Amino acid sequence: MNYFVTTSTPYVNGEPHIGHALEFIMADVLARAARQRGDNVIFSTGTDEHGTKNVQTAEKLGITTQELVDKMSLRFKELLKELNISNDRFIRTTDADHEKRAQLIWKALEHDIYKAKYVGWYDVKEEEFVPEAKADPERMKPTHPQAYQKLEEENYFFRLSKYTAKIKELIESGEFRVVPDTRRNEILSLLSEGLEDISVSRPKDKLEWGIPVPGDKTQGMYVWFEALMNYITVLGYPEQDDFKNFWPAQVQVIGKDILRFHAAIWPAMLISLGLPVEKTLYAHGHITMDGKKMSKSIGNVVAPGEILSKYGVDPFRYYFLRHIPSHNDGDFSWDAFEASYNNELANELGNAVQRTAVMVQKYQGGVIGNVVKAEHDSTPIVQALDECRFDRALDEIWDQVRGLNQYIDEEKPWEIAKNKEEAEHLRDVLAYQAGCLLEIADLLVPFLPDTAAKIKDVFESGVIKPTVGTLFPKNEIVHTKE
RNA sequence: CGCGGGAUGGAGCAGCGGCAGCUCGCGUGGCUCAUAACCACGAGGUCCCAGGUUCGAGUCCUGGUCCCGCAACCA
Repeated sequence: MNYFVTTSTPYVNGEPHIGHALEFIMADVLARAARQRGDNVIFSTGTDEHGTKNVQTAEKLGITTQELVDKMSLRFKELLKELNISNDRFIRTTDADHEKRAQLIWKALEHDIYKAKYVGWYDVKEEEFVPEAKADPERMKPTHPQAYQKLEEENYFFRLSKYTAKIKELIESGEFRVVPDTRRNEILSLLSEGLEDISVSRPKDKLEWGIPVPGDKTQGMYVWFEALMNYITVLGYPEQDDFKNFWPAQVQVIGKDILRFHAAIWPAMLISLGLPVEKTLYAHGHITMDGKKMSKSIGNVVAPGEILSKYGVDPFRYYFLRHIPSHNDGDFSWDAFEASYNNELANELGNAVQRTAVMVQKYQGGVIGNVVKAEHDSTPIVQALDECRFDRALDEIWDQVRGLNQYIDEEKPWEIAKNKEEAEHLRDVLAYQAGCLLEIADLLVPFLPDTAAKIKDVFESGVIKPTVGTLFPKNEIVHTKE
């Protein structure tokens, strides 16, 4: 089976933060799980790089816009590497190929695009239109010192209104799955109200850093509209085999804040193109920091690198996958992070590996013998993953870790070892322990790839590898808050 | 009445009609293979408030109260 999974493309006007990391990791689990069961996978991510904001930021920094987006795009690429993300593609919306194909898509959408006047409040200082909904009523009064101007400009519009009913139908029939249910309800209620056509271009003088509208030198494509297209330009829409074989995407992973773009505008574009809509849209929640919303202005944004440099990649992946509720917002705090590291990774899993390995070495000279892989029922995990419940999936795996520790306590191999006549029984018990750990390692492959590989390395050959050090050492933790 | 989410033991969550459950933390005991790790047991809850439906309601309905998100950097 062909399996295409994407993340959203972060806008490069800011440094990567743990929210981006969360999204990358979740999509990575889906991709790795699909590969593990033998699917052909394309996992795509990238960066969204056009728009006036980048031009302004670059000006402030005294560099060219190109330099800015190159630099920031690289930062995201580095983060992907640090997080051990297994993406097959990395698309930049400034890639020549994307720009070329975006224009092809525009042309294919032209039957639903028309030119009209856009009238709205214009913020002179910020040089942008302010949507009615977020406009400050005070500033609508002409007497206000920073009053908006009522401006109008010519734009191209996309006939979104035409497709709301169809999208609603696709969601309701389950053909287009929106996960979790709260997000599905949210978008359904939005669709019931009906959506208005949206402006999808800007006059060239206000959007010098963008993709030109084909056949109209005075207009550039609105960034959002064009960025969405990355999901198919990356596959080589319209003529390449990857596109033919891998679209529709199996899962598109996004943040809840951009739900309407991906659950309404993007499907409308696809339908207009005569293409199927993605099978599943999964919207994760946002991360709060000690219960507060992360924001640059409050200054409580945690850089992924802070955590990664102290604990390494798997503890990072573990915390965000298990302790940020997959269907909700979640909180990050150093206390909670350290508790999860110490109790769950070091004490429960790491120690189970350690005590098993040590006993085999002590009592049997390192020889495990006939390792039979344990076979627990994995359907709850498969099901959890299908619903994008990464937290639940790890709960299930940890039930097995706990079960193993219980088993060891009940069997008391150290007691059995005292009686030479029971050597065979001891061998069976220890082999079973090793088997459980190998099964756990298998289950962990999509979540904690390095850890899974290390555990396999210890037990797989039937002889304990003495070279393997402690998993999740506690004494190396540098506990520094802030 | 803009839209949406939420209120359950000290903390974080699950349960969504039938004896209040999980993880952490706390207390007691056990064990000694192990990373001062592991295992067992226990204490701790008027399930936000007020009505209603029902033989029976955290769970459904109505009306409140209080938090949070979306609309400003931002997944």
